[in-house]
Amino acid sequence: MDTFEDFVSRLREIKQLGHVETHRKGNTGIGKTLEDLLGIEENNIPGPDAVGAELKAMREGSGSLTTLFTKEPPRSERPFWGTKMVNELGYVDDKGRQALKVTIRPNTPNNKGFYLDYDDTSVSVVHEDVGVCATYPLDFLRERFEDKFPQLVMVFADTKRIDGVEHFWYKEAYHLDGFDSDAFLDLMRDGVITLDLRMHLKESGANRNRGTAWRIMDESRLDEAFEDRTPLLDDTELDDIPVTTKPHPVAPEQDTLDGY
DNA sequence: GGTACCTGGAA
DNA sequence: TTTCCAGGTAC
Repeated sequence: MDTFEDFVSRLREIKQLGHVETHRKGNTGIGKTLEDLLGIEENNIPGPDAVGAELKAMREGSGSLTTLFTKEPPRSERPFWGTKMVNELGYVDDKGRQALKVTIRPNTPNNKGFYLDYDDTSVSVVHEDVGVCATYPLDFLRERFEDKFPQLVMVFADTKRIDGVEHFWYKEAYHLDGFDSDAFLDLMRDGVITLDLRMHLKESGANRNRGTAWRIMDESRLDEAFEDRTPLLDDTELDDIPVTTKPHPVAPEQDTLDGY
């Protein structure tokens, strides 16, 4: 898969597969399965996934936020962060763990007292009782955006369960190009892009942090941060694939996709 | 073994 | 809309 055209060709082949059994149970199966079908090795590289584009897979109709990337604040800018913050500002979750999993928006405190406070050069995570917990320089975030999102491909899948196992039909895809980091920062200030804390303490007392995540509430607003949006799978002939596909074997390996 | 990333959700 | 949450890996 050396070119973007190859990449789009693969997406079309994957669409023609119809519903594919998930390669991993749970929320993240949709992304893991798509990456497997595309032949992308799982990674935690903070950069574009394939042919210079960041790839996002989403379930159709999910009203949840879309994670753009995770990033901890600079170590030097964390007066009240990590284990201390979870212990003192968190709660006990249903599994009996001390946890702090919250979405934080500008100006208005959430039910745990957190809000974001922007100024000209930075954005701070503020708690109404303890004050500034951490600060991100805006240039620091801008660099993350620019590194990760030279281009973005969003893939939407229909999802259904067959005998209790989730299956995905990757049927829509859009290519966003021409990233504008200033527009991105405007989306942040407007509260369209928010920040999630996703921490809890393990039995050892260590902080299990899935990553402090910058997320967008309505991914269609991403158009404001990219010059161009192009549908990649708008071939209407493909829409004739019945939703109730006959069972097909476990998703083919990458190198067998060429035969489709 | 802990930290910081990746991949994504539901009620 | 807000509150709260998931399975993974590199180093």
